[in-house]
Amino acid sequence: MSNEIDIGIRLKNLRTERKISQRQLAIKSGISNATISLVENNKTNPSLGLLKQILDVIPISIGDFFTMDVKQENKIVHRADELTEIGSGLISYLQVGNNLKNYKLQMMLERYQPGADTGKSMLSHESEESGLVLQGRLELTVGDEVYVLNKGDAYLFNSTLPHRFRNTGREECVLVSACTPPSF
Amino acid sequence: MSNEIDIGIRLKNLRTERKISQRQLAIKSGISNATISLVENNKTNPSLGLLKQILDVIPISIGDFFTMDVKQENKIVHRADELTEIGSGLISYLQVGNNLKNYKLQMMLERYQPGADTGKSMLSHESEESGLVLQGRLELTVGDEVYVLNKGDAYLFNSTLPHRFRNTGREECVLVSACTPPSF
DNA sequence: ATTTTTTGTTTAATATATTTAACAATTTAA
DNA sequence: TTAAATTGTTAAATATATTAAACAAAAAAT
Repeated sequence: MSNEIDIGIRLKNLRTERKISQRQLAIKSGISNATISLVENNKTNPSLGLLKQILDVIPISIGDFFTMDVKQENKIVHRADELTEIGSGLISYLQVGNNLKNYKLQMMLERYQPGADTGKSMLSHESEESGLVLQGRLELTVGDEVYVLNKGDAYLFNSTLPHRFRNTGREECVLVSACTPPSF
Repeated sequence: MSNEIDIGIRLKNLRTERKISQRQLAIKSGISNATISLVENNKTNPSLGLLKQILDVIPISIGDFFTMDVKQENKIVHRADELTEIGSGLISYLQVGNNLKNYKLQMMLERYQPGADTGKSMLSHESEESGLVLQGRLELTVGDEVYVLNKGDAYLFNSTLPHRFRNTGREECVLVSACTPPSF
């Protein structure tokens, strides 16, 4: 279903800039409007031929489509259901905003299912990060120190230190985190 | 089936440059070797997610993949079954070589089924072209002149003149043609 | 106000991509 | 020279993308 390519936003931007509706684009490209809706919402994994058919009426090449800059994020308030999922598996990272290229701050709502683990050899990135636990139990390892955080507890450290998160509890662990600059 | 994107060659070049087999690439990317074979031969219309999975192990971005230059054609002898089909419908154009960007000469084996027609309003392109009929009957229109060519007959004209080819006979018409510079 | 269009989304039906498994051809091992 | 492994391709089975049709919400028209 949802792959990691933000093709939906790219297409939607191109289309709305041109002020045409999904249906108009559908007719011109010979593709159903349903498909265009699915593509724009990243609810399908379109084939290249399909994408090319659409982009041909914009017109823009596939290469340019993927190398072009995504329109600067200018939304200020992001509703609960508009956060961007960038996690997978047992870990959910709901990020505030889609495209953080021009931001220095990355804010996320993180959910760790019981047993979830960010991995043994945490690679260190050039950032600072902080978080505050809202629910459940979180085990944080930084360097050789191991901490256990419960509801209300918070952390703050320099991400160049090797680190790792684990949910060692039995219920889902929820926290809000921040990172600067964005790490991924 | 066959779309107009030459993604097969691009992928095959990348893979063979790295000296890995289809199966090795398949395992690394988590995709079946059959699919990689189909993609390389343009016998499928892959989804973006699939393509990304493959390119991630190269690694190369989708944007770069489509904007990169296709490796210069360096093959000298092209076997009969290696010619590139660039025609469709009732007309088959088997071109010598895949990527002619750096060549001035385009050589083709053309086959016109009975009734085949290149179209009424032939657009003129800045080339010279010549051909020699091997089999069947070919009607050639250049400007207002109409010619009928049979086996052994040949033509040569400047493509800026509006022109058109038709097979007015009952059997397949086969010819070898040349064009400089390549017209498409 | 109340139709009538137009908008974007969703579900079941259909078309097609992708996989699994087999194949023949070539290379490597012994 | 034969056996074993590796190559790329293909056909049938399966998974998934795409479409057609219906839907509700918003905008335009009367």
